[in-house]
Amino acid sequence: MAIHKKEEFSTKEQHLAAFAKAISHPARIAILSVLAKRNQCICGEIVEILPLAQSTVSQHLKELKNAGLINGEIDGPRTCYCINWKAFEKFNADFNSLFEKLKEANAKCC
Amino acid sequence: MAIHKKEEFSTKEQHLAAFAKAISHPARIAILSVLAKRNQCICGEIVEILPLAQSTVSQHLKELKNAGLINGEIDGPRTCYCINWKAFEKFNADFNSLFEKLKEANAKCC
DNA sequence: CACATTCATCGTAAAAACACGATAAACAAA
DNA sequence: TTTGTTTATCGTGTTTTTACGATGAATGTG
Repeated sequence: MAIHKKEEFSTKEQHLAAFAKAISHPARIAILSVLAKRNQCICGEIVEILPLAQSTVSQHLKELKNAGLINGEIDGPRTCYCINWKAFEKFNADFNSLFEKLKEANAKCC
Repeated sequence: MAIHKKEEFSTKEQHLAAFAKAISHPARIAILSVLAKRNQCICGEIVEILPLAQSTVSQHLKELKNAGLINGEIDGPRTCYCINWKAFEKFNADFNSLFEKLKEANAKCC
């Protein structure tokens, strides 16, 4: 890649891409799915469900947290995670504002 | 990575992740945005808009096409692209079915 | 036919993502 | 205090992504 040019795009495009990147791996989808069902969950429980090593799961959790999709709270030796629904709402809104606008007008294609 | 374990997740998780991966780069978001506004567009017009080389844009277009998000039709020496709206609807549906379900119940977090 | 235009593909290089084991840090319990 | 539990981080190796220039293929145009 040499020089990555992500900065040369609009912030809205960058934000949308960053959110999409965060959910662009089945493991992270699975993590979010578990959190959505259980409301909150400690790391260890997720490790038991996923077919991945503890360090790998922890890495995925970190990426989700950095992207703002989940919150983590230290609880003694454990860490409790949950979904940040506001981030999801923002993604949905941005996503629709970019692509849903002209959906009806664009029934026909080239 | 050695062995990638994406196959060990459910097909629904894999499909969602694949769609997200396709839109996980600002350049591809920008391409989709242009296509949404113009309905259809040839490769050369996109190259003029984006701050990327022609070969790079072509590569991004290929990824979007492989993921099923756009259609391409050869028109003489040109290639005309447009958005596959059905794919977007499917993504929206899958996305909501996974994460929107328990949104109300999960107002409080850990 | 010769030449230009348009786009895809190839080869390459640098960067990032992915996955793991090992280790470290923080806390609870004996 | 010593030990065990839980999680994050570090170091490493492999794979994938990103980006470009150069080349090739296909179609027009003079």
